[in-house]
Amino acid sequence: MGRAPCCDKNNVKRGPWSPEEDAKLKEFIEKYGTGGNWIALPQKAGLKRCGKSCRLRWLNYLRPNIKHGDFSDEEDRVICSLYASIGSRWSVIAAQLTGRTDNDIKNYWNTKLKKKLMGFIHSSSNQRIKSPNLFFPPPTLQTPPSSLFRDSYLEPIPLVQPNFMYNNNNMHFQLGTNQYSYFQCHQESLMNPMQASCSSSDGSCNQISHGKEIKQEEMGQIAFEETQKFTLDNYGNYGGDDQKANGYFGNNFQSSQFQYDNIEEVKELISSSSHGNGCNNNSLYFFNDDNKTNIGFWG
DNA sequence: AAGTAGGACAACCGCGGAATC
DNA sequence: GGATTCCGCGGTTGTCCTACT
Repeated sequence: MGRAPCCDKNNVKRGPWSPEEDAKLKEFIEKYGTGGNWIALPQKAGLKRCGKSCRLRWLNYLRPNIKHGDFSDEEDRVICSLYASIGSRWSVIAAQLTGRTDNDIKNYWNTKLKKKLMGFIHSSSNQRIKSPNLFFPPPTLQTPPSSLFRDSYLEPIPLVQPNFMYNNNNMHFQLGTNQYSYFQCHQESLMNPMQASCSSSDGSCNQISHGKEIKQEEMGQIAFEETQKFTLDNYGNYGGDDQKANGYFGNNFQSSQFQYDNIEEVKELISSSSHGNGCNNNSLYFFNDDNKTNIGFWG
C-alpha cells in the first residue's frame, strides 16, 4: 500500500551542497530530466541526498536562467503590489518575475523589502516622509494592517491588508472601510513618495504633498475590518463602506469585474496584463471576495 | 585584534493537497 | 475508500560574512 519511503534520513547528506554535488545533479538533470520523480533521482544521479533536497537545489540554484543578486525597482514594485494583493504566496509572485525563485523573493522580502516599508511607516508616524525609495508608502498607517508588519507590533494582527493601487500617474492607497486616502504619483518618479501628492474621499488633503507634513489625527481614525472580503466597484465608489481595492494596475476608472477561482487564471492574467511596469497602460486590479481572487479591468 | 551583533542567503522542516496503491 | 507517500509550498533555522564596538 502506498509508495516506497522517500529516503533513509539517516543515510543522506545534509547541509550545504558541494560544487561536485551541484555538477552531478546538474549534469544528470540536463541529460535525463527529473523523470517526474525526485525521490528516485538522487540514487540514479549518484547523490547521497534526499530527493527533496535535490529538488530544492535544482529549483533555487542550478536551474537555467536563475537570476541572483539585486532586485530592480521594477521587481520591487511587482513584489509589493502582489504581496498587497495575494499575500505571501511566493510561488505566485515568483511566477511573475522571470528568473526569480520563490525562495529568493521570500528572502528578499524578509530581509530587505519589508524593512524598507517598515522604515517608511516609521517615518510616516513621525509625520514626515523621509524615504525616497519606497514603492507604495502607506502614509496613514499607525497600526499595522497585515502580517506584513507583524514583527514590529504586539497587538493582535488584523486580518485585513492595506490596499495599494497603481496606475500611470497615481498611486492609491486605502485602509479600512471608512477612511482612505491616495497619492498621486508623478510619472517621472514612479512610486517615489517624495514627489507624491495627496487626496482623499472628501476632497481634503491632509496626508502628504511632496514630502510635507501628514496630519496625525487622521491616522488615528483608520479602522480595520476583521475580514479579508474585499470588494470594489469602481473608482467613483471608492470611499464607500466595505469597498476596498487590493491593488491594481491601470490608468482610468471605468471598471468591470471578473471572478476567478483558479489561481492559474489569475497568474495568466497578471502576466498578460501587468508585465513588468505597474505604471503601464494596462488596466488591472486585484481583490478578494468570498475567498475568490477577483480581477478587475478598467477600460 | 578579538568579540559580538546583525544581515543575507541557502537549506531544512512540516503541512496540505494530490497521487498512488 | 482508506492508507500511505509524493510534491510543492511557506515558514523557519543555520551558517557565513561583514560591520561595528
